[in-house]
Amino acid sequence: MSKTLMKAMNFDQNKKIDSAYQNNCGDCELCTHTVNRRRVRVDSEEILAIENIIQSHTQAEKSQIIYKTGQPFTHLFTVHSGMFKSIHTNNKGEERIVEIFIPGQVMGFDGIRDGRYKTTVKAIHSGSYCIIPYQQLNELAFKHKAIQDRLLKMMSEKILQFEISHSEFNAKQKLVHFIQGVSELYYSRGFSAKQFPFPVSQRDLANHLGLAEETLSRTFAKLKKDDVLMLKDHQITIFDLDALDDILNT
Amino acid sequence: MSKTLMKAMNFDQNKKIDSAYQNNCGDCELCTHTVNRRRVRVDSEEILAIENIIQSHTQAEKSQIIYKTGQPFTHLFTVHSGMFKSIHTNNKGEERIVEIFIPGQVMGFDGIRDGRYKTTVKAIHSGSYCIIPYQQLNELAFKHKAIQDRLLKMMSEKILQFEISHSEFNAKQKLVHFIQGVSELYYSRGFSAKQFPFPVSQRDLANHLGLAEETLSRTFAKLKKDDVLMLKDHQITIFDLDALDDILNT
DNA sequence: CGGCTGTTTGATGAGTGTCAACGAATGTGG
DNA sequence: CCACATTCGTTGACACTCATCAAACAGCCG
Repeated sequence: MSKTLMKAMNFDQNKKIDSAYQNNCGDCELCTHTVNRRRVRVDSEEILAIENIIQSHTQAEKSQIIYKTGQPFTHLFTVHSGMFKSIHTNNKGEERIVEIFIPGQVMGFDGIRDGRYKTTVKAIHSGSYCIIPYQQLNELAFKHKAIQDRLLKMMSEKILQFEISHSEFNAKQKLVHFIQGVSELYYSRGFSAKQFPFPVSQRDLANHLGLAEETLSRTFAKLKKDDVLMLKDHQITIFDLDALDDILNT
Repeated sequence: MSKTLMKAMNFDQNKKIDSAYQNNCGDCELCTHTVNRRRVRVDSEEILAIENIIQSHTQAEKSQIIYKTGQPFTHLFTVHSGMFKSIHTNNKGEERIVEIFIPGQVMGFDGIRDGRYKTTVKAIHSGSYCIIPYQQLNELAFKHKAIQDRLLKMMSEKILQFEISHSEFNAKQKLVHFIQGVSELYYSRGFSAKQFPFPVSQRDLANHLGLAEETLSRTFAKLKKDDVLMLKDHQITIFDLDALDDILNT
């Protein structure tokens, strides 16, 4: 691992990468919901049954593929540490990064519909993830209402996110909206909303946001010049959280 | 109802509006899935239990609101005839048409996550819809695995649709992609893929696609000039289905 | 040190939003 | 059923954002 990335991950003498920006078991989307912008555990004994079927903390190297488009859908995955990306390939062969995942998030929902993954998921940098056999989860959901509800609510949440992100945005707003979303996610899990690791390359981010690499670079430059936020050494620093809202409401 | 709209709805001496482009009970997304581009009934006795909790065929006048942002989430709805639109209002107060629904589709999934609808749904023109009490459906899903699976698969399908629609498109491709989607939906339900009612105003469609009204108008004009498709009297006619793919793959 | 890969900067043009005006279609009230 | 008002769609001129192309620069790796 490079020095800058270590720094990005908040690596120092006291904190190891995996203990800093990681997700504790029981704190992922499966077992928590958002109350007042914070993730809190769902108050249900049954839901802990999930822990028994999860295979925890599998390591992934940079660019390692977790699952591929077309493969039989067998598992859901949660991010334990690091960041992952899901990629959709259209019939022109162009790749589009559909989602970028941080610790605690669940990956693989698009495979449920017909039993095949419809995207490819890769590790952005080295990280770790948990493996959830879907069939077992599905059976648990049929035994425990709380789990069934959690599953349905997670998917409903994802649908809502997509609905909202369809809004009209210019380049600056697209970027700010994305950063704000990640900031909220980190905050909801007890990390700083103003500073967090960001190992995503600008190429990937530009692709995800539907912008040219050059436009994204220029947009970052403007936001830094205006003292709104900064990307340095694979770490985002937000100087002015309120300014983010202002930009989105212009 | 206006004369042109009657025509659009295929209204003549022999066919009533409601019998032409309507959805038969048991043929909506809840009870069918897609096999070879066609909707077929899910082979399961239990799933018919849904019919017992559905309240069928409620009339809706043009612009009638089915549910509103912020209201407690109590029901899902399926379109029986006509078209409906879901609207999301951002914090600038701007309205964005998130989805446009045709007969057989289910509305209201975004309310599951926290018990409140997050969008507003309105009838585009007069139509009819069915009402499904969510709590009862939820309990049925807990009793019958087939129903639980159907629910999860429907939501997975919707997630996939959003993921894919995030692709990079120019104005022409946005329009063609949308029309192709509607065409597929009609086809999958046994109607013509080449000609179907289209009561959506260009203002609404432009809003939905994230285009200016003028750009949409010019795009329709180009597609007509190139003998690809035509919008007339609230009816879409596709001259060349293959051309749609060509446009999307350019 | 040299070769990648990722990022930045500048110049240019295509696509699309905006403004303005008009025409067509639809709805309303007398 | 007609006259008017209103909404909806079309067309042209123009401005602006952003993609594209080209090239240089910076960081990282062997």
